[in-house]
Amino acid sequence: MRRKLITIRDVAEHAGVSVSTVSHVLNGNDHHVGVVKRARVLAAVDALGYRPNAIARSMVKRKTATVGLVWTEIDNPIFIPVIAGIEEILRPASYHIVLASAPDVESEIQAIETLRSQQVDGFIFMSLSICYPFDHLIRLKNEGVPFVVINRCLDDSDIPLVQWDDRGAGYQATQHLLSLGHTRIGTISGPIHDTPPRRSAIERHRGWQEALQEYGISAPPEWTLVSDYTHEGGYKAVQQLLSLRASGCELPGALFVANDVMAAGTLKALHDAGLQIPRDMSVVTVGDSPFAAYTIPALTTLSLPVQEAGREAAYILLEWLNNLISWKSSEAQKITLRCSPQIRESCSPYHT
Amino acid sequence: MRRKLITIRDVAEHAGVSVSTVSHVLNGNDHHVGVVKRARVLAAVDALGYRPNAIARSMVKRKTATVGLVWTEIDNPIFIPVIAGIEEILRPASYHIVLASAPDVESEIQAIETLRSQQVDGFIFMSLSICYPFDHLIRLKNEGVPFVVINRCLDDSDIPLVQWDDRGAGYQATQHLLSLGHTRIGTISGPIHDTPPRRSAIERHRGWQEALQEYGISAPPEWTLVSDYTHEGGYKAVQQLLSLRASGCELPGALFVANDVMAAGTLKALHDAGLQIPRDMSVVTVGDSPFAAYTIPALTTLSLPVQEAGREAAYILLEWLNNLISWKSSEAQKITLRCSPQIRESCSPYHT
DNA sequence: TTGAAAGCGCTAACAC
DNA sequence: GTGTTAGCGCTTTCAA
Repeated sequence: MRRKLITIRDVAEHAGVSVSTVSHVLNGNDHHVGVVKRARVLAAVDALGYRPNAIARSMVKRKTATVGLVWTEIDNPIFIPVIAGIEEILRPASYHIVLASAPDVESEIQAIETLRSQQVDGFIFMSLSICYPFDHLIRLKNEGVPFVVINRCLDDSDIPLVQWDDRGAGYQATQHLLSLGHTRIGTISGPIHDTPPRRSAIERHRGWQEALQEYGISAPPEWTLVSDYTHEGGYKAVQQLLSLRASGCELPGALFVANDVMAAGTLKALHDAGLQIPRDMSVVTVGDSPFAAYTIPALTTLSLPVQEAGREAAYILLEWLNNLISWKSSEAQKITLRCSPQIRESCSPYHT
Repeated sequence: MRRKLITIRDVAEHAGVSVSTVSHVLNGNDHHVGVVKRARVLAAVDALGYRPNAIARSMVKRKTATVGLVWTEIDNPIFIPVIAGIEEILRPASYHIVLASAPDVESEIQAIETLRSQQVDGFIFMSLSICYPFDHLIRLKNEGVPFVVINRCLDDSDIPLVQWDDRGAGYQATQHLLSLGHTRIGTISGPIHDTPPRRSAIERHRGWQEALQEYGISAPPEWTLVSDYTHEGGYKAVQQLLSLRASGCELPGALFVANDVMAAGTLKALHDAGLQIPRDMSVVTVGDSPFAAYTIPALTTLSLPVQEAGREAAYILLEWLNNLISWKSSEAQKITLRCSPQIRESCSPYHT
């Protein structure tokens, strides 16, 4: 339905003033405007139900007060708190969020292109730490477009990045096991061999390795199961692990599972196989999704500062948009947020 | 960084043609344009790296190819698949999504106002079936703005609505229990007494009631626990239920839990109390979140057509935007999507 | 087949 | 203080 728009000119006419006066009043430049006319303008705005056209304004100001949010893996619930964090910062600053999901680099490039033609003022890219090629981001940078990236590997390129400390998470988780006296510690890792690689999976795995190494402990290769971050993957990995028994191999007494979703699958598989957790197997993981406190047993885990990552990213971008920082300024910020341990029920001290 | 924009005029100049010719070529109205000039324009576009300014285009076309997505309860992961469904339809049609979270009616009204000034072409509202007042939606309708609502109570107002069949879900879930021979069936309901009310909680509860009634079975009031859709709520409700034992009351042999999140809490509480599921208590629920197949035991549940709801809503809105339907057309579509049962492990036949 | 020019609704010089 | 006016980058009559 094509409704007739009420324009600033209508308001001006109705108030018996000029458009620029209306504009001044509406934009708070009213130190130059007389009280009488000011009131008349406001009254007219009210009477007419005038709604300023942000498009027209963007047109002349060459700013849209909009940031593009490009995410890979739209189906991952972890992005909900990230978005919440972003909104928390961006909304009070009157910025809007335009969403674009981009399952791969091709569509990401496409999305950027479209959002740029939409004149967004900046971007936030978020992914599950997938190591996509990022030439297009470098190009974007060189064109002076403000953006920040959440959770993705960017090598040592000078691009602002917010991520959480995956290596530390793996390390702390494993160390927790070690501190309980465990020495036979296996792992169900995330997709560490994927192409493109997943930084988080690789880093968490490395954290596990480093912790073991530091304690002078080694684990046989059969105790490393490579999986895929899914419930089912966790479940199957355990089945595979347990099949070691048949071949006479010893089982680990504890497991570092690279994320909480797999850990839920792990718990299930262990239970289905008749094992008791943590009596027969301690399980520690990374990621503290809401369900993690309600699995059986409740998961001991490292919680990821997900919402905080959203906030930080938004905050950095905002500084950009307010011209407080820019690509010119010394170097891009890299923020690595620490994970914090949640001790619950899935680990017990080592016992013979 | 203020970069010089490349405009259509630059392209025209570079190609030695007029702006209108460039415009024609770019918009596919090139049946009137000579082959030579056409090629020259395209070459110039390429050479200059010209990116049409969508804002300027919106300005004159008075359309933005953007829809506003307003959601209450931004923190609910269920919206991820809804968004995925919406994107699935809207993206191929070249529509963008602008996000606005609005935790209450006030901010919803505010969000609408802002998005309208941004000239979005239409809206999708989604909520967890909360019965907010909706005068502002009626007003929006009367102004001819296209929109559709997901999962919210709108009484019999003539507004297009997509929802899932909550009553049927409660009914089917309970019926499953009945068909297994259960007669002592309690329920942990969602927030049925909230203000504003939650339609889904009320409807699912009613479904439970209707099923019992139909089978001529009644449940004592102590077997109805009112909770809040959270893990913790489910957990505490069970504790309360079990405290009945102390007062010498009989326990139900089966439980209809109104959502899967509470059901996870339920399972946990039952387990912590030393009960075996489903041997000591059958549990059936609604909502088939990814974790539901990996609880211990796996949840028998009714899965909600969440992504489909997103698709349907987007589809209806798209018809609006394409002028295939409008507020003028006979009446608004109401779509109620059926839920489908997932039989897993948490229910067993009745036994004495 | 092509081009000139009039806006779309608004802001911001710049006059007065 | 207030008003006039020239654009912002684009589409679209309307003439040529």
